[in-house]
Amino acid sequence: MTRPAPSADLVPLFAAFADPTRLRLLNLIAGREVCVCYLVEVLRQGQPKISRHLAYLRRAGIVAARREGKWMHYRLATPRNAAAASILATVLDTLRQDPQLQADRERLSRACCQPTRFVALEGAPIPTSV
Amino acid sequence: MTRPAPSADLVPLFAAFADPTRLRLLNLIAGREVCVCYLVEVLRQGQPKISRHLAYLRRAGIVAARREGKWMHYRLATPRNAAAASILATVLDTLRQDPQLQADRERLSRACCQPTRFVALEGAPIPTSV
DNA sequence: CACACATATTTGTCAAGGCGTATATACTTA
DNA sequence: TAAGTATATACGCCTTGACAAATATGTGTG
Repeated sequence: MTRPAPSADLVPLFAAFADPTRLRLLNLIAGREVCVCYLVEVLRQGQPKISRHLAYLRRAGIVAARREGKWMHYRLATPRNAAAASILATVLDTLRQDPQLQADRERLSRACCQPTRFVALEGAPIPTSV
Repeated sequence: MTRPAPSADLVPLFAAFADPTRLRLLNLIAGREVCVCYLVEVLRQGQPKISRHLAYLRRAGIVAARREGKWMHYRLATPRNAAAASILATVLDTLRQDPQLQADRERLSRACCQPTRFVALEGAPIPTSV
């Protein structure tokens, strides 16, 4: 019954960060609640791949999901471990500086404001700030 | 010839962090140059295992090695990518707060100041601040 | 040169996790 | 209830990396 060290909780967190698709997803989800269909469109990746990585992030306690009819909305979750939460914040801040990830976010903004430009997204719910 | 995004460099960094033994090693190496034999003694793990993880950290550009006679000394290296360097600093700072990792460092200090208490370490070079 | 010591690497085995394809589930609408 | 849409999961395949045990490499010493 030894209590795990705080740093032990960091290992799965770092594993969650160790994939480019997951970093892109975190970057897009940061600060707003986003529907899966937008993530698929913006990253131009197959839907099962996106879902799989979102499930990974959910298991890692970094994101949470909410169902609304047919749509699933993902948002950031605060890790229970304070050290993990702090590192997550640092990482998100770093991602914010990356030009290519900024481009991802702009693409998401365009998808929200002009959804008809993405044929597959007509009628999809608009991401909302959180 | 597209230049990789800064965040792309973060993936191998996070992979390097995603292992408890490597986090313990980084914690011990942080701030001083340490001989492998001390790391083996302090972590009470097999020597090939320690060497393998040190090689992993070296490939990731997080640590550097220097040979001195029979002994190999490891020290921190500064990642080329500025974002990676910044995250590394944050992580090391977080490790510093963990009680169990503090215990590791104390064990290393004891090994250095009273080397005869670790039979296997008689004559080994003392870790030095860097 | 032969031997001992410190460290690194190889070998074989296993589990985790990446991918695309196919299929299942959950919900809405006709 | 049947069909359609959005998302999730299962499957098969492949790569990476963790481990222990054995072995190789590099260095000092007799």
